[in-house]
Amino acid sequence: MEEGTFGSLMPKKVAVWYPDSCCDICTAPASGVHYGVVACEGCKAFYRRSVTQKIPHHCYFGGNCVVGPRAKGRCRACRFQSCLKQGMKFDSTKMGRVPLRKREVDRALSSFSSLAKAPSGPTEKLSAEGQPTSSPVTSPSKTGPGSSPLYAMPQQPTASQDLERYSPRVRLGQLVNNVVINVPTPTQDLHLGQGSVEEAQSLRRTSVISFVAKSPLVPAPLQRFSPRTKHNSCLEVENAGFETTQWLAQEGWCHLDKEQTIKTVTELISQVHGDDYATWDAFMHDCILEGKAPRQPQVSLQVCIDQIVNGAADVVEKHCKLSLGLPGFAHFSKADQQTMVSENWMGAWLTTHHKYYRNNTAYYLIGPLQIHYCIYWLQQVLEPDYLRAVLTCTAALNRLNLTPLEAFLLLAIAMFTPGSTEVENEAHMAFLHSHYSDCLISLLRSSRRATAQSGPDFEAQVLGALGVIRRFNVITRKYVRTLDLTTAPFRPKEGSNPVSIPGVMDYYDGF
Amino acid sequence: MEEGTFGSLMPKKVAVWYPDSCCDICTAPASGVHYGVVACEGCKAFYRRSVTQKIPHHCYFGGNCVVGPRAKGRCRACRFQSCLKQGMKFDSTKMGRVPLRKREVDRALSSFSSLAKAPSGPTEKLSAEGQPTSSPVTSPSKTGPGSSPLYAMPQQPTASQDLERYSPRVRLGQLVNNVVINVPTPTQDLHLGQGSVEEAQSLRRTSVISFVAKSPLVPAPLQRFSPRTKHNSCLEVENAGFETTQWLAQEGWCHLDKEQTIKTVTELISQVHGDDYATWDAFMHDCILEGKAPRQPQVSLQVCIDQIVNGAADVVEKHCKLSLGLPGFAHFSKADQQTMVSENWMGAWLTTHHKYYRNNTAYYLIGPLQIHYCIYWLQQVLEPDYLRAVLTCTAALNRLNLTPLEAFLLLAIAMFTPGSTEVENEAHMAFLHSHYSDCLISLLRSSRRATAQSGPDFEAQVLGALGVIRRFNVITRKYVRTLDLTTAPFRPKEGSNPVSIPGVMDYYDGF
DNA sequence: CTAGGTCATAGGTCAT
DNA sequence: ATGACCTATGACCTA
Ligand SMILES: [Zn+2]
Ligand SMILES: [Zn+2]
Ligand SMILES: [Zn+2]
Ligand SMILES: [Zn+2]
Repeated sequence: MEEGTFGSLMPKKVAVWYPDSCCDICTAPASGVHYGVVACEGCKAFYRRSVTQKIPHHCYFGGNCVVGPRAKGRCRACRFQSCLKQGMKFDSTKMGRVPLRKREVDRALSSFSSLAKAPSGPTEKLSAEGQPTSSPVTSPSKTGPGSSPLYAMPQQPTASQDLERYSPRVRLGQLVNNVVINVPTPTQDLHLGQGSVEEAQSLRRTSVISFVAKSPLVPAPLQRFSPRTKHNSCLEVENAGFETTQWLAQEGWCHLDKEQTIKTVTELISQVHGDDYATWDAFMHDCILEGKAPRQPQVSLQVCIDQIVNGAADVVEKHCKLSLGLPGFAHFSKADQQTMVSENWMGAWLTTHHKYYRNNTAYYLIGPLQIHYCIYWLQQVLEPDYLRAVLTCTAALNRLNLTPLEAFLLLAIAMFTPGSTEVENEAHMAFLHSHYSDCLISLLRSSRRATAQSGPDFEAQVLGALGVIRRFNVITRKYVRTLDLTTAPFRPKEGSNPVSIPGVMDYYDGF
Repeated sequence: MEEGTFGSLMPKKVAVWYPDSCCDICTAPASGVHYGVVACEGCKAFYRRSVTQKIPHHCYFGGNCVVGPRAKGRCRACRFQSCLKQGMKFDSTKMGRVPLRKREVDRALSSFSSLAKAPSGPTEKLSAEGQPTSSPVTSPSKTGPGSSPLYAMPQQPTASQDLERYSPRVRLGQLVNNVVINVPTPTQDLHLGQGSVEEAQSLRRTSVISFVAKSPLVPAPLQRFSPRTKHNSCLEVENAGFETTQWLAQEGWCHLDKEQTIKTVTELISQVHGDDYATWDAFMHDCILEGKAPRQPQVSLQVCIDQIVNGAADVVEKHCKLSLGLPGFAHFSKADQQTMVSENWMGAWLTTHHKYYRNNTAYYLIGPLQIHYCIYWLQQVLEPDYLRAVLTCTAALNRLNLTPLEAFLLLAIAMFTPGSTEVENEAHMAFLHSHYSDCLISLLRSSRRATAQSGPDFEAQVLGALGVIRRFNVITRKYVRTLDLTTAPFRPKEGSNPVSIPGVMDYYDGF
């Protein structure tokens, strides 16, 4: 009672906590042994609700989510699985009060477990305790005959019986706080949600237009591309008016040095994509090499769709920025620039993203939520054929193990391939095509000397990848244009007006 | 403000409301404690949206807009500022019911917060409490360096004046005899506590003004940064951050050593508050542990009131002394010093007195009569809501069992919290904030190692107490300002001219 | 001691 | 964009 001072005189503690022990499920401070497991109050209540109300959960992310102490955006399915894995038993009365509704619960459980137990022994560990583990898309009619509806919805059923129903429906903007960014950097702050990461996210929220409008353009070009000026300035008119032959003949007018171009492009990639690449690299490293399961917010399908659409805008934005910085690009007329940017953005997507498709799964993070589209989501969102195309093309590129610089030079070559796009200044396009080809070849020969992947054969493979990029670009753009993005999986719309992905057109026409 | 006015237009029955409480932000009927503040559904949702979506708000009217219950035409920026000012805090990890301890503090603070809000009414609702309302660079009347009275009182009531009117009176003459300022910074040319007594006293006669006048002024930061307002203009943010780091990087400019600071503050507390603490400790020990009934002089209620008012002067005086001795404080400009001292004295009161509230009674002794305000007197003098708030806040702090040193470091952190007070040299404030935070944390870790109250959780609790101090300070000062101190219990005056208690300004204005 | 229940508060929804 | 209403959560209570 001494306690030094008068600390013990204050009102007694209301709850008994065990600060030394932490929840076996979520690592929060435990409050005792519940249902046979050292658990916190939250997990205890969660387990009780899940069982008594027969709330079905489903994991959208492969079933290996981390169940941490952070309450928001925690995967409910994996939390419940963790409860079971740790050995929670609903009907096991260790101490304390005898469950009042034991009989009722027993009846429900027995009817269900007989159903669940029937197929096989070991695998149904997951389906113990009356917890449906099947895909939530399964209709309630699947429940066994002759018993009360095991999958009865606790609330009034709405039209959506699919996964939106079981995950909080979130609007795009509202979700930001739910983000559990799984950026594997271990330097996560333990305190408030105001971090530089979120700042960066908020920056990403700036629209494509304003971003590009504000961003300083190319470091080098003689002539700036200004999206605000609707009309051609004198300079631009003059440039556009050049005869193609004259153009090429102009000595030093557009003289490009290989070394300088390589240097510029390297810098450009770092500026435009550096952050993403760093984040994604680390993320992929953690997932694949460290075996860490990404922690993901529970989002509805609608949110995912929104994210994808907005992610496309992000791709376009970065593609614009990078193209504008390519040495020589500024010499195109404005119309040509517009055409080339808008007709190549899916090729740019493949260039930037292919490296992060491994093991049939994507390892990049999209949008302000930094959503990780694992294979589950990809299947939900994309048509099987298209998904197969994506996986095939990315795998083909991955076999080359291109560096980002090489990949972007390849993209430039694809962009500037004569005939691939209808532009005014075809001569300049041809010139750039050969220039960037020179750059790539000389890069391959200098940097990959005596490597396993080098030599004429390898160079041929790389140039073959050119075709992959171009075809992927053409096909995908044609495909995307027809999609109905309001429902998933995305399917071609019935004939009529194509969906407009915010981006290119806004970028050029927006004002 | 009549409640019945807007209360009548909503006869519709709503779910669960707390008709007695109104939103601390917009005075609409509240629906509970949200994010730590008694708030309505609207403000709750507004705050959540603002934080999670990082919606930038801009005030176009100077930042002092009235945030009323009417939704139309309400300034979003000022509404959000009000949310922050009332202490809303977004915890991205927690969900569910809020622990009772925190809840009761929130409720208590809110109740007399609204109390203080009511009578202030139409004139200046959101005066200079927290947020920068105007550019501090342009206030020549405040910092006029050439004028003979250094801190001439403004003749007309301005925002800067209302503080001085409601702060207790401190006469410099009384102060001089007691001052033993131990200026810690070696750059000071004052060594008041060191020389002979007479010498020191004669030096003290130079008064605080000259002391402050001599204190080195920091070179005004090139550009102020506002830590609160995050516009989406990345340029501004970048500049601000750069400016800050530049400032902080100034080598040797205001280099503070943690060990030295802790030592200095310890000494300072002992000098300023040592006698009081010894007396009060003994008194409390006798009363509580020995069971002795405190001897209580028989005084009239009027005497008690006078004692309390004068006691407040004592609080301010000691707060001044202590602040001036804090390492780093002298580097503020005089105007900043003045502002910070005058805007934090109730927080200082809580810091110094909380330990002596036990068992719903105060155990400190006030004034020359050493009056002990037992619960009876407290009830006589203070309004129930305010008393409850005092008891709740003191209890919250007492749970931490802070040592005086820890408590004063906490006070310093609260004082130096960027954005809490409008000062010119925000960079220095931020620097001191981090410095004193470092001091406190390292103190907690070294001295409380392996104690029951230690570890990250405890550190978080301590930092949480920061909010209690800050909010108690803000709200109480606002409340006290409206009181009619001529009769007991003290109640807010009816609209008329508020009581004038000259105080801090006198302290600086002196002779 | 804990099972089971309660309910205040978190975040999400959707008509306005 | 707003806010009345909704569900999920978990701290606390009672037996
Ligand atoms: Zn848990
Ligand atoms: Zn999961
Ligand atoms: Zn409100
Ligand atoms: Zn305003």
